This record gives sequence, structure tokens and C-alpha cells, in this order.
Amino acid sequence: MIAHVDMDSFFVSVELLRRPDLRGRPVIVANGTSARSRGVVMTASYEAREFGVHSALSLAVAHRRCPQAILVPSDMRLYRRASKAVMDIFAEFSDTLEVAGLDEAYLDLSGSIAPKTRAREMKHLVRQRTGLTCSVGLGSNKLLAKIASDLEKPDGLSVLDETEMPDRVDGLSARIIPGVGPKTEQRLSGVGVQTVGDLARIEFELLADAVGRNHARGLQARANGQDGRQLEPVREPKSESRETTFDRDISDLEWLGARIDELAGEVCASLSRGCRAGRTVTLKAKLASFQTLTRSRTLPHHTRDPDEVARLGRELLDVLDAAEPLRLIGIGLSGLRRDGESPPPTVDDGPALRLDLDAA
DNA sequence: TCTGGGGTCCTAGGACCC
DNA sequence: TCTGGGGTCCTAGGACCC
Repeated sequence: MIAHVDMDSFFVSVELLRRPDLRGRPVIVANGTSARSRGVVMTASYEAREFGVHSALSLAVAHRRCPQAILVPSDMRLYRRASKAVMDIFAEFSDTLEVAGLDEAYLDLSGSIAPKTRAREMKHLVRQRTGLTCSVGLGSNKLLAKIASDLEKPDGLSVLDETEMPDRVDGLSARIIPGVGPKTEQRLSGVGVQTVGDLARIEFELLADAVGRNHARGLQARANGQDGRQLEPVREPKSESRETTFDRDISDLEWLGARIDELAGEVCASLSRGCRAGRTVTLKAKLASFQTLTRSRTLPHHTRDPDEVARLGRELLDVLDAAEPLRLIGIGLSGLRRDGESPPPTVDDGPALRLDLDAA
């Protein structure tokens, strides 16, 4: 039995621990400090959600929908500490824990005789030790557990059996299926798919024409509750990046170059702390028109030298030759390797493949 | 009405190699 | 002289997730 734990309006709930006076009021945690800044809602309290305020909504719109909302600037260091505290509690309930973000995790409760009781105990302990609530879903795989945790929120606990899937989920929007985002939802709508049930039963070829064969296979399996993924307790990072959105759109190359220097410095400092280095440097730019461009270059060696990364970043900015001012710029490194780790073997390093024709 | 930041995975074409 | 084909790496873009 797999459990999926999802902390309830996590960032807001953590803020309320130090601002109890705000409890019961519409609260928004955002990366911007005013309704005029170019920010979005990171988390909205349930009181704010009543007004149609939700994650990723622009602050300008959020403010229009709920002018009385209290805007709290985000404090990621605090949320990371709180996250660590709750993950430590989860770890007391299972040896197999997959952290799936600051506010969610999967646990393997197969070793437990009464998983639902264990889950209830875990929710209790989280509330007792941290003052935070969470919603837990139980299922025979990650997908069912994840869907289950969404069925009763906040402070929920629900079990979703594969055989109950049609009864409890078929009528819900296909959007609850992981992998169905705004674009896929539109394409699905084009072939008459609105609900999970529609997706589960649509003729495969029709679905494949709409979203591609590969995607179609995965989506239809999920709509039927099937998911073969294992928990992944340890995940090696594959890339690391920093980006920043400006208060206003910028064309000044010298000024942009200075931002690249700063971002490269931050990425390299962080990689250094994690004893990692990368081979591919990627420059990301978002134009005033919102189009996103990337330019990348792969080095023959791994690096976390801020000067080298910044120099490459500036070169890539020249190559980019943007025709519009930029609203965002970012620098990332991928192809990461931990210090002392041998590079992945190339074909030449392996033993020669020998065909023993005589043996046949 | 205006759209963050940090990630993952997938696709597709071209280069290159055997 | 119309045609190899498979595998891997690199680059760019897109969708999605939290």
C-alpha cells in the first residue's frame, strides 16, 4: 500500500504559525510584494480560494478578485525548514520515502498491517509536532494514492481502490490525471474527452491522433488506474538553474550581462555546496512577448567555475540576438556529475563485443 | 488580465560514427 | 548511382509538475 501525503496550503499554513492573527482571513503567499509587481500567487489560503484565487494566478488578477487579501512575501528558507520537519516525521512511518516537492511525499506502507490507522497516526503526529495539517491518500500504486489525497481536502484521509476508480473518479475532470495540463486538456476536449471516464474509454486511435501515441498510452493507462512506477527514495539532480524576472522589460546588453554574472555565481555556489559540476550551460530568455528562447553549449569538461559559466552565458546572449526586450533571463547547468564520480563510460571504454561464430 | 522559479521528461532534427 | 541503417550526442522547444 502506497501513501501520498500532501500538506494543506503549505506556505500559507507555515506563515500562519508565526502570524496566528491572520488565521481565518484570506492570505496569499507570493514572490512579489505588491499587487503591481510581476508576481504570481504561490499559495492561497482556503479563505482566499473562495474568491477564485489560486496558485500561479498573477497578483494583479488576484488583487482584483480579492482586494482584502493579505499579501505575505514568500520566505523559502522557512518553508524548507518546515518541509524538513514534516519529512522527518514521515520517515518515522516508512523506510521507503520519496520526497516529491517541499510539500508532498510518497511512502510505502506495505509493511503495515493497518495502513489507514498508520496514516491517521501520522496525521496526528504532524499536527501535534508542527501545528500543520495534511491530506493523505492511500492506494495500491502512486497514481491511486495521489488521486486519493486530492479527493478530500484539507485534512483528509481517503483510500482509493482500483475497483472503485470508476465509481469515484470517472465523473471528475480529466485534469485530475497527472500529465493532463492546459494544452492536453484542450486537445482532449477536441475529441470529446472531458472526464476521466471519457479518457478511460475513448478509442485509442482517436486519442493517439489527438495527443500522440506515446502520450496516449500513458494517459489511458492512468485513467484506468494503472501505474507501474516504483518509489524513488534517492534522486540525483540532473540540472540546476537560477532565473530572474525583471520589473520591466530590458534590452541593455551590458545590464543583462551583469545579471548573467550574478546568476552564474549563484548556480556555481550552490553546485559547489553540493559537490557537483555540469557540462552544459544553458541561457534562458523570455521575451516581452512571452516567447521563451534557450541557447546552450556543451563543454568537453565539467565546470562550476562562475567566471567560465558567466563568460559562456554572455556569449550565448550574443548568439541569441533577441529582437525584443527581455522580461526574464536565466542560467542553468545540466549534465551534472558529483565530484570524484567517473564520467559515464563511452563505447570505446567497454569491452569489445565479440561474435563467436564458431560456437554457433 | 497578465502571466514566478526550479525542476523533469519528451520530441525531433542534424552531426557523426561505425 | 535516388536510397544503409542504427546508435549516440547535441541543440531547441514544449508540456507538465510543485
